Amino acid sequence: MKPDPLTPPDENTEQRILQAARSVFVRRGTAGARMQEIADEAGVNQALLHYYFRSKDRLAAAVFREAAGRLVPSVAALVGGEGTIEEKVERFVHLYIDTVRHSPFLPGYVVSELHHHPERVKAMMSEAAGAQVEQIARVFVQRLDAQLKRRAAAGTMRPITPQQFVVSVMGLVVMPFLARPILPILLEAEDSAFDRFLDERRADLPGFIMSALRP
Amino acid sequence: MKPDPLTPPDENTEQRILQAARSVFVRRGTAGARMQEIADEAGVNQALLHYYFRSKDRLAAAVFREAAGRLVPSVAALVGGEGTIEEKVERFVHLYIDTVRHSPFLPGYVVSELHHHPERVKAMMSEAAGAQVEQIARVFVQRLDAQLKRRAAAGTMRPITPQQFVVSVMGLVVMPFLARPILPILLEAEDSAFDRFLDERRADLPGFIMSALRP
DNA sequence: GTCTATATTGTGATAGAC
DNA sequence: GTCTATCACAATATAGAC
Repeated sequence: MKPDPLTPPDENTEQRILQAARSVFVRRGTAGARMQEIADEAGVNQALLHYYFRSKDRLAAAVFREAAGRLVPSVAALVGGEGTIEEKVERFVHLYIDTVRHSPFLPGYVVSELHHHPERVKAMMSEAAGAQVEQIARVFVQRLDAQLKRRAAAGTMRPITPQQFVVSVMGLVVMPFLARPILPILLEAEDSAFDRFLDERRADLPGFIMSALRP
Repeated sequence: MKPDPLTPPDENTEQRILQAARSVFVRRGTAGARMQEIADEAGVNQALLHYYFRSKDRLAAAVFREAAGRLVPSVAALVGGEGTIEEKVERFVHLYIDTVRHSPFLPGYVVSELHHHPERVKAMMSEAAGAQVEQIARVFVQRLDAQLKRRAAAGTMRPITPQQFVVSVMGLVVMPFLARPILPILLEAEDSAFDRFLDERRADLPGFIMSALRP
């Protein structure tokens, strides 16, 4: 057991840096972020950032990798478990809103990075961990497709491709977070308005989606 | 009539700079854009950028203002003219996809800027041209609300707030463009796949939305 | 209006003491 | 592992000739 340093002993340095990097990169974007600001927020020196992470680019990649992972993974729940489409849609909507609500700036950051650094997507998918992404996605689409086709054949659901389905559900769930900066224009700008908007959406969206799929 | 300069005479310098700035800012974002790259793309010197637009920040603001204006305005068609909700939804979906299709990177850029520079929204709304934005938005929401309430009372539509309605429609329409960098993971990555995806969506989305609103 | 040259500051990265 | 000091160059902005 080492003696406690002067800085709060709750975390080790590398984690503090990573945490600060998350905060700054999400707020400013990769291009707008400054290594100095990250160092300040981590309570360490700028040189330490290069000691732990070789360069700004590597630090940015690490942060983005983790953020993107936190946004998409819940998708597993959409097809992974058993259950009807109805159950999966409700599970996904609730899980997604409940999760992202605590990191409401994550979607804007991820979209921004996807837009300005699309090459990172290819890079991530070429890595060890991401090598299976294409495989996983293929299986995911196939299973969803089968489930949708079965329901369409039974006449209990209108036909839709799994791709259109996924994009629609994602758009419906993510849009409030992406539009947040301009939402006060629509909502009469009170402080708790966004929270109530999310509550309402969490409750209504599953029914909205399933209604859209009725034959 | 002045004599033709050496550079292509089709446009004046200020417009060439603005055009180049659009291209670079949309691609790199405000923080990632370089004045030199804009100058190169405009075929002029970097000093000219400061001659016409005082600073990088002012140039960026001009570009964003215009881009945001091009994205939202079609919304007028959603409530401006006469017609049922059905007609307005179809009109909006078609108009939006047809328009943005030719500038597919605009939504990603606008979302990115909204996220990293939310203060610009307030700045824009304080200007002469934007002074009425709040007023326009209020009328827009009120009219939509009245129309939705009428249909709900008549029992021909499920109840929904105008705010939820707008966010849902926007999310459904914009999502393909925002997700474009990762869409090849879902679509088997052919070159024309995105175009066909948009065609399909343009045709199906109005029905999808109206179905979702059935009682 | 447009250019070249330059001022000035910002910024990622490294060297080397402790 | 952590710090201070500093390098090297990138980037916005301006001065001033033409």
